[in-house]
This record gives sequence, structure tokens and C-alpha cells, in this order.
Amino acid sequence: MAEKPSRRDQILNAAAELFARHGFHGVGIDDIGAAVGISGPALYRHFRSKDAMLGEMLTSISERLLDGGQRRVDAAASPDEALRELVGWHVDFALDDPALITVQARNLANLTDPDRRRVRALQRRYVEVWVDTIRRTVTDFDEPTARAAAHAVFGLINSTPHSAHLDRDQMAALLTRMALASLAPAAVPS
Amino acid sequence: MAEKPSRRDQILNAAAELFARHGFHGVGIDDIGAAVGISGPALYRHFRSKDAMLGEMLTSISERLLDGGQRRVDAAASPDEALRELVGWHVDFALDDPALITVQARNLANLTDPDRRRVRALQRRYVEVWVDTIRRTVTDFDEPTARAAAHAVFGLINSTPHSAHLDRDQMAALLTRMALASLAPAAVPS
DNA sequence: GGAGGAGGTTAGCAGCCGTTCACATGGGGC
DNA sequence: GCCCCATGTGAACGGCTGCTAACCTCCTCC
Repeated sequence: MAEKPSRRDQILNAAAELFARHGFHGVGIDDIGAAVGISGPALYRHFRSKDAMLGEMLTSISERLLDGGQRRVDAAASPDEALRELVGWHVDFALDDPALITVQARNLANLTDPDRRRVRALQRRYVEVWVDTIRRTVTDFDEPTARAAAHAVFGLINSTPHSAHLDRDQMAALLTRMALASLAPAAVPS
Repeated sequence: MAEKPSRRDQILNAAAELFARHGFHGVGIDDIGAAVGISGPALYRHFRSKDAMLGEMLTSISERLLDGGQRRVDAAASPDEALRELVGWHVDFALDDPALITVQARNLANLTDPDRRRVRALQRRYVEVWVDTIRRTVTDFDEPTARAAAHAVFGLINSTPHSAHLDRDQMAALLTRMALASLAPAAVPS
């Protein structure tokens, strides 16, 4: 028997979709309700506020990203493999949950202060995993450069939602190839 | 004598900064006014509406991107040079105007229908310039793949605003290197 | 079979926000 | 010197939106 998603999760999924498409402020409480077949204020039986929905959404994404990434790096046998695993992990995430990735990339500013602090902290730790892994394979990057490179790769991979012209597998292959190529050590013209 | 920016342009710049930081709906008319030292409704002496500001902002960015890109490609002597020029152009743009790039990447959804159509059309033409250039240098990409690759490179380059840890020149060098590497023909393991 | 809680409904309120209005003012051309 | 238009102001309005309130209806469990 497949897991029946709880009402909370239904709501969160629908809200993520809407937030991704129209932006946090562009979506009304009634819209979210309508998307799950109930209407407006019924949402308050499940969440304290609209802000709370965004907060829960973003902290959960950030936690999943961080510990999935950490786990894969820990399990990898070599730095190169770690990097490939990390790229694969992020690509899969972005392709499987484009709405969540979009919301996370765009709507940090709409969080409550405490929520934002929490999410920021998680994101920093995730970036740190990337920075360490990158520096173990691309030896000519100093730390700030590696950090900037990590953000650039996120941008590359997270671009997914804007172009659905390829099927999932082709897209995964393309993004993986491009991401790894962009992080390859500088080609030294002999 | 330096160009004195017209009031309109002052407003547009301030609004771009605010839209980039808080999102279109997260910024009030009064906020924009305050940012240029006038207050609230005075803006209506210069723009018909808040939507009109976003509309003008995005069409002007899209036009500048398109014809700068087109010009550089036309002036290039070889496909490889054309691609390098295109990457350099987009990188410069993103680094010089991070707010505009951010707004363009995130706030398409907030445009009026006719404005959105206009901007979409311009963006499509810009992407087409990239697709053609990419396909002339990376011969193993079919058209949909090249289009997806172009979007991915935009994501990579537009990630700029999220990481200001490097100075402009280093950042430009890094982004250019990564973008070109990500588009290099697939390394065939001999 | 009656009590009660979970989850839903509609009506309404309060605050915000884009926009308009009536009015001030100051610098240039006749 | 006067007029007038460009530019700015504060007050007010109307609609939208997040949230609360009051009420209904099952389903469950003793």
C-alpha cells in the first residue's frame, strides 16, 4: 500500500507548486485551499499561518538536501566519486522536485526572521559540504572561489524548471555532464 | 560631464534593487518613493502604474541583452570566438547589473499579459542566438539539448548575486571559465 | 447512543496597498 | 513680473487578503 500523503503534505505540495509559479505574495490563502479541494480558512486547522507553511517547506527542503548530500559524500570512496555523487544527488533533487527547488531559490526573503536564520544555517552547512568536496578535487581553487563555484553550479542545476524541453533522463545526463565539466580543473594548454 | 540620470531612471534603478531583494509584491509604492527621496504617489508623475515600472524595466533589459548579444556574435570571426564573446557579454551584464538580472530571472510572472508576451518574445530571440552559437561549436548537441544547455548556462552566470565573496574581476574570470567548460564538447575517453 | 474532537463551511473584520484627488510651489519663457 | 507646467505633498478611498469567529457535521470510542 502506497503511503497516503497526509493532508498537511498535500497542502505543502500544492502550496509549493503555487509559490513556485506565482511567488509567495502572489498566492492567496484561498488559492492554496482550492488546490487541495477545501476552501480558504480550513488551512488554519493544519498550519498556524501562511508564513508557517513557507517556513516548514523551506526548512524541510534544506534538511533533506543537507543530509542527503552529507550521506553521499561520506559513503564515497574517493574525492572524485564524492563530487560525482554530490552532483547526481542535487540533479535528482532538482528534477524530481522542481517546485521545491524554485521556492528555495527565490523565496528566502519572505521567511520570518527566525525561520530565515534556521534555513540560512542549514544552507550554509550544505554549501560547506560542496566547498570541501570541490577543494579536494579542484586543487587550484581557494576557499572563496570554491564557494562561488558551488553557487554557480547550484544555479546551473536549478535552472531545470525553466526548460522542460527534454525528458528526465536526458536532462539529468546533460546537467550532470555540464556541472562536472564546469568544475573540472583548468585545462592547462600544453 | 557625467550623464545625470533622469528621474525616471533613478526610480527604475531603485525599484530594480528593491524588487530584486524583496520580490515585486514585497515592495510598496511608498518604499520605492522613499528610496529616491520622494514619497509615495509622486511616482505617478513618472509612471502610469507599478506594473508599468516592472514592464519597462524588463523590456529594456531584454532588449539590451538581445542586441548586445546579437552584435557581438555578428562581429565575431569564428564560432568559438562568438561563443566566448557571448559568454563574456552575459557575464559582464550580470556582474554590472545584478539587480536587473535577478528581477528578470524571477519576476516574469508578475508582468501584465501584453508585457509578458513582449518580454517572452525578446527572451526567445536571445536564447535563439545562444542556441545557434552553441550548435556551431558543440556539434553533438541537437536543438532541444542546446536550448536546455543555454538555460543552464544562464543559471550558472546569473547565480552571481548570491555570492559576492569575490571581487569583480575574479568573479568574471571564474564564471567565464566555468561557463565555457560546461559547454565544451564532451570529452571522449580515448 | 451520546459526547467530543477533527476538520470543514461562510461571514466578517482589520489592515495594507495601489491609485486618485485637491492642493502647494518653484523655476523658465513671454 | 506673471503665468504655467512640471513635480511634489497628504488625505482619502476601495479592493484585496490574511486571519478569526461562530457554526455545522461526521467518525470514533466508551
